[in-house]
Amino acid sequence: MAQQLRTRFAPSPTGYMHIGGVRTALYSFLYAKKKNGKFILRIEDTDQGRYVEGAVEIIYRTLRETGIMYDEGPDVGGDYGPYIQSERKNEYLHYAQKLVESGHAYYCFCTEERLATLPDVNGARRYDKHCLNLTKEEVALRLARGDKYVIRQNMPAEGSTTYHDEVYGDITIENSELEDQILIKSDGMPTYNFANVIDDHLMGINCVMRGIEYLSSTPKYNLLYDALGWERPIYIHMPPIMKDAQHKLSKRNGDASYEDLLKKGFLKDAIINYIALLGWSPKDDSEKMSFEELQQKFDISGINKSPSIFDPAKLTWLNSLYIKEMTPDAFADYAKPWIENCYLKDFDRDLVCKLLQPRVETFAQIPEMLDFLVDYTEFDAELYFNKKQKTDAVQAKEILPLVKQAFESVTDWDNAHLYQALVDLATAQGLKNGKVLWPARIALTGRTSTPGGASEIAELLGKTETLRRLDLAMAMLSK
RNA sequence: GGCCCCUUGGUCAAGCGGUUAAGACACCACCCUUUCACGGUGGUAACAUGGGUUCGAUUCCCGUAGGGGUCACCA
Repeated sequence: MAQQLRTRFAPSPTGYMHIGGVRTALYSFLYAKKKNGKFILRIEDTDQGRYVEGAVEIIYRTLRETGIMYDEGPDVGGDYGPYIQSERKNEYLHYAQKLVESGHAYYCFCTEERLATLPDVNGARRYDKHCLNLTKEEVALRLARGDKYVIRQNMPAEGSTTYHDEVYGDITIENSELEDQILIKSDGMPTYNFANVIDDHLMGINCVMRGIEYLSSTPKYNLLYDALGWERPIYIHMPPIMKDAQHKLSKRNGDASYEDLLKKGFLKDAIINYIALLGWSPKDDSEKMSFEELQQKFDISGINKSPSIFDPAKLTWLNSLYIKEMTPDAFADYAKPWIENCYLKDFDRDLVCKLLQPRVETFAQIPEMLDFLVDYTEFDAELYFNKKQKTDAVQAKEILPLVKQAFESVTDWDNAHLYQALVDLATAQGLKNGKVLWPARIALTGRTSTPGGASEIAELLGKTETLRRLDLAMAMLSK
């Protein structure tokens, strides 16, 4: 009977959700669900100096709203709590002392000043095991005296450590490369390196998924597992998400956080779908996948080894797909803040949304798509030129008065009637539809690209404004 | 710099010794069309490099180059 798979996501509360973090959480969640296991959330806040107000809530909220729901965690409980590292402080020292007793760790009283005198090899200083030589009595004496101390891991001087990573294969590191890292800091708190191992074991985590930056420090953790007589977990390291070939996605530029993507008008489902695809691919080549499909199709064998560059264009494409399948109400609701910015008091919101929904790729495009509604000023007559419709300013000047007449005689001011009026005009004149429709739309908007055709725009503008703009447009042409 | 990892089109990404080297995004062309968008069809475009191993290497091994990571009382 195989034991139940338990994965975890262990972010430190930084105040925002990094996209890479969301992906790590997503994969950990998906893998656990796939194997009928549990997904645990643990907050890693051992660095007291980095406390950020409200940061923990951001983590809870993001995970909840994306559907990456954890079975155990600080705000949902579980049998292995507490799930906040700073609340587990008492656990760590005990295990560190155990390691000291077995010779796998030792007390170190070295001052910052002494550490600074250690040889600097290309910017890196390596601890020299100086305090390893202290006698038991000396240590006891200094401890009793209240000297500041840290506890360091005693790395083997020789040999090598190998482990298997599910993505990268066997990784071997020479023990001589491993530094005697600090386990317990002088403030009594454990370092991440130590807390992480203790917590994972105590919480029954048997599968660790995390970023590749931990690939080469994992042997240190394994040595800890071994020294404590604990079973090592399965490791799954993941490649980074890059901004470009040489830079990781960073919190600067607002291109790394989940919240920023939301602000840029991307839907959560599109974001999740997209990042699932960054570094992983399903066997069947699916691109657009619902959260349920993701759970069905996820498999660690599909995880890629090489870094992937975040491509806003592809996210945008996926986003447009998700927007198209929203209900009109949901769309209107979601688009509201962006439409609000356009001061559209006078225009029919439902109609605006109807025109927008099939064309919008990200909500942030809305203000620009609608600016013709409030910004109608002098525009270049060149806009009337269209190669395919064979239209230009001269031709527009002739047809526009007729367009106005046609509009004036329309009884019901809606798209169907307006369109019919324009088509009838074209027919009467023996012209192709485009010859009427193109100049009409240009005259009404002063834009070559609009969220709708001439009659749709006219319907939206209303009769008064439509006729007013037509007059203005004709006046511009007469100049 | 030491150590670890990575390297298929502009991007994501299949491939796991023999393929006309998939697919998606982007781009271009055409069709559809009331502009735009959608949709449809087609197209441009890739195995970093040098050696091996092999009847045969994108695929396995070694080197080189390029890139990333790591070497904290940060996580």
